[in-house]
Amino acid sequence: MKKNTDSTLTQISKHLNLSISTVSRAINGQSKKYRISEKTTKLIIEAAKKFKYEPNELARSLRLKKSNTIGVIVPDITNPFFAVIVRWIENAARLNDKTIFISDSNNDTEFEKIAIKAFSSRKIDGLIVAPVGDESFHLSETNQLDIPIVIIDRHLDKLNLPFVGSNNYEGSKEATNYLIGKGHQKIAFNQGLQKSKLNLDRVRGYCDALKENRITINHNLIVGENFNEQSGYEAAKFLLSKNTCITAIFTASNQIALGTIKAIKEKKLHIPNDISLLSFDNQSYWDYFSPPITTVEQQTKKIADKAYNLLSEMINHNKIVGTSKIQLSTKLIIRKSVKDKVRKAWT
Amino acid sequence: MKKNTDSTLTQISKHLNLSISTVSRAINGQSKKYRISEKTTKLIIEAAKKFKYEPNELARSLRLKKSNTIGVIVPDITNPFFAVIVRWIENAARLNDKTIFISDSNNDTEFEKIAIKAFSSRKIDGLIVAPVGDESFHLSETNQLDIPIVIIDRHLDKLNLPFVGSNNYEGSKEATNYLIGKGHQKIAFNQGLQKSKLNLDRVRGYCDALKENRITINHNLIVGENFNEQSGYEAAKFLLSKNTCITAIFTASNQIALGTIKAIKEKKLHIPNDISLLSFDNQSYWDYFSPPITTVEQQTKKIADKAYNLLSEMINHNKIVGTSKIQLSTKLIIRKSVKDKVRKAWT
DNA sequence: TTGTAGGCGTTATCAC
DNA sequence: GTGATAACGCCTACAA
Repeated sequence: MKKNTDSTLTQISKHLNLSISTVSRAINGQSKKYRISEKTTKLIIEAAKKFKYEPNELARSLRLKKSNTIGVIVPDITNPFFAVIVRWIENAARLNDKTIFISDSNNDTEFEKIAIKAFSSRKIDGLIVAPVGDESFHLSETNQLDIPIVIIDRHLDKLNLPFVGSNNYEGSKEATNYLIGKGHQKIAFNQGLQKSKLNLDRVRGYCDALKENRITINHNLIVGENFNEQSGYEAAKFLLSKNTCITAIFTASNQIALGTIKAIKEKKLHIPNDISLLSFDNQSYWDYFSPPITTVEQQTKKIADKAYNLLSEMINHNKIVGTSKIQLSTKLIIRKSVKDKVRKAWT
Repeated sequence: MKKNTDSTLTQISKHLNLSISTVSRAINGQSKKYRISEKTTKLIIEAAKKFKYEPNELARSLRLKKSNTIGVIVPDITNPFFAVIVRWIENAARLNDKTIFISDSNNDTEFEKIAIKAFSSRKIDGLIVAPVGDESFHLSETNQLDIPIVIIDRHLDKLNLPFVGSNNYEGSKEATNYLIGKGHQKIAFNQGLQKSKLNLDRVRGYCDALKENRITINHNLIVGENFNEQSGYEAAKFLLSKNTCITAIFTASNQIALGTIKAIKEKKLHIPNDISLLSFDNQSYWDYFSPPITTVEQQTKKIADKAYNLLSEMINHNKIVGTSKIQLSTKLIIRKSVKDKVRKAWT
């Protein structure tokens, strides 16, 4: 193993008794431009094939100060919401002959920093980050230094970086209004990472919908610490043990919803007869639950495309493209997890 | 933007009127070894901080012929089975100060080739690949050239590369036996990519279990083309439209199971009363289905750890570590999607 | 205790 | 038409 048969330009040039430059030019398709004879060109191409020549991108990037590579960092690749966005970004990049490399920050700002450093020290051309969300200095710093960044999903207020995400406020408000329209008054909100603007927007949408319908906001009904299943489970469990009056739970993410369903099942309650459920993040599996779960869908493809295009412009034209904040609309996908007419609590 | 404030060793050395080597050595913590005075060292470290020096890993890797970087390629990052493995590999790598970069081949061998090239031309130290599975030459080629590879999940028979995965034959057999034990005789198998060894092993396990129980194998009950939801859906739909006698379906992956459930729902059939379901790949969401789905669990963490360790050894000791084929046992997770006692078909 | 010089594999510039 | 040379930023013998 490790025969280190890596062939290089030097190797080929020696073998053919040509200069490195000539070989390089022929291989890069610049034969016409430099008037390299057809014969020589052919010779070089054949030798390259024979030696299985593959340009060393490290050397290339070092010289060119450009790597044709884009980094994507997400907080949890295990969450299909992010996995799908990543997939769309990759699709966009392929059309462009860019390579994308993915990194998972494991919902940890420290790992996020490390990932950024790993990318930036390898001189990727640009970065798309779905930040963990509780800190942001390292992001603006990276951006100022040299590499362009686009933020997705979780907007960071203090940051003046281009952003693409959903209109969480409106999405949350619409969902809450839908619940209210179905007769629900005692609606709990199982939230995500409290400090994050994304979460605050969703909470605000929920609260405003209540207010506008003259329903008193009960802060004991706003629970949860993070966007994951565990937090969703614990918060829901707490909620169900304390509040025998709620008729619906609105959850701030698919993972939180899974945890919430677990807690509901443990309490031997039935959706939607005993309690209604509505969640952010649409997922194909929601269709197959019994009952299918009503959700707020985000436009993942559009988020990915816009983010990629924004980044491309920044890279190509070396300009800031404004510090655009793009907020895409969400869509309520109505299934069967919300009870039609509510009269009294399940007590 | 793009101030290109990248600081380099040269920059720092000029600023301090020192040679590049000295600066390099101090920054790399070799002050003692080279007897650099404390004063100088301090000066250098401070300057590095002030200039926010970050080594250019491209240059470093080029020079060192080592990048402390490992590439992971999976066919579908959207499938939580792979996402979870990736997550475990990352965890293992972090303990080792290795950076891992992920790439998604989109279930397409061409993209897999491109991803491999992207990694190999950037001189990553090693590669963990969950191959698409219908071709393999490019893999052995890459390995022979220079970079060590470990294959996970889908074993490629012709290939003499180290492999870590599950014992699909036994897992499949155990599951089928469980179904038979519950009284099922007409069991359909909704399979994955037909050519892949992984799939063949699962089919073989299913068939052998039937044989050993003197149940005739009906090849019309073996359907499906691929590991994704779409294929699972179509195959199940076809199955249910033709065969009114089957009492159970065994699916070869979580995605296939989702598609199968969709088809079952469309037919207005009920699990497990009308038809039983059992699937490969355990997922947390299976718990929350109604009824919860019985599955064959693979040891994802163990697969990830073993693969990572194997690769590490290959990288460090530059040896082949045998062409080990590690097959880990699976575990049947019994939930409620298999009917307890079957007497007759649902017709 | 520090400096010099060569080279990792490319590409761009200038020369012939 | 082709070649020599410098440079990208870093590390490491070998000098001093």
